[in-house]
Amino acid sequence: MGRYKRSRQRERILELLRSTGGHPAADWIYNELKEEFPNLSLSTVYRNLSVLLDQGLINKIDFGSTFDLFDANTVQHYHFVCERCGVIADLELPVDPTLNDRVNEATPFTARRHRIEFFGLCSRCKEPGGRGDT
Amino acid sequence: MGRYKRSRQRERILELLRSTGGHPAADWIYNELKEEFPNLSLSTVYRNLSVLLDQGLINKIDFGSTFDLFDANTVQHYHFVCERCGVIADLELPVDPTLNDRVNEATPFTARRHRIEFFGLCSRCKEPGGRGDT
DNA sequence: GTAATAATAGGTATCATTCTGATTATTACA
DNA sequence: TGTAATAATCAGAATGATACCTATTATTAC
Repeated sequence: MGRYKRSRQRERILELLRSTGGHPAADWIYNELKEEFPNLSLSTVYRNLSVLLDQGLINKIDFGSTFDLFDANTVQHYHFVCERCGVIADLELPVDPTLNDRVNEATPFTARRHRIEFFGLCSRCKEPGGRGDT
Repeated sequence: MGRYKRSRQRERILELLRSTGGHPAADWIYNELKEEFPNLSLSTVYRNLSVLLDQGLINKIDFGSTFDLFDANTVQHYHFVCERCGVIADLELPVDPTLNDRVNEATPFTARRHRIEFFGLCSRCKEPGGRGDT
């Protein structure tokens, strides 16, 4: 963890991530802040996201697509991915700490944390009359 | 699933994936087969990997890094990722089907499948006394 | 054996991300 | 507070994985 000087750009990126419940991509953040910082560079967004990651203030969702998504919810949680519309949602499901133990008992590995992604249909996509079959 | 003609290149890619227990990247496959097919193109490797995916003969590991890894183990299984050396291992751990049910009971989503990645230290990386504490 | 057509090689394009180099902003401390 | 040290910025170029394109080659159906 390096020593970082403050920057207004980084503070706003973090605020923005905290205020949206979602999981935006770097590009979205860039476009949102473009008005506020007319000279903002996409590099700046990427660099600050990696600083925030290093500081443990945000998390990165690096699965499923060719680009990364970012998340200011640092409480451990699982994700749900809708296979039809692609939306990614945080789950309220309590995190199961015994899963790591099961790995540690059954394998030569030492698991300290885990991540679960569920795939299926979100409530909108499975609605009757929607595109989902019943 | 489209109708595909056979090709020696694709057959060898599948054989290669089956014979290595690991999770190679497209680039590694390309280099392995370069001797056998001196004119092999990386495009051919990528195209055939996506055909094999479409046929359900292989799986793709699309988390953690900027490039995809491929896997001929099509039986559902979980993965372990060593945080020190980056190795990815298939786990023997039985897949838990009740996890999907828990999501379906507790959330508005319908989960049909899930994926778990465990992170920690592999047996080799935890050997020396300097084991990372929880 | 031949026509139809999918697969190939190899080159180029694309997209997300990282790096570069000159300039600006923030911090430490005299 | 003024100044030196250095991190952060911007703009654009570089990078690396993957997708696309076109002419040529291989496989299949008849």
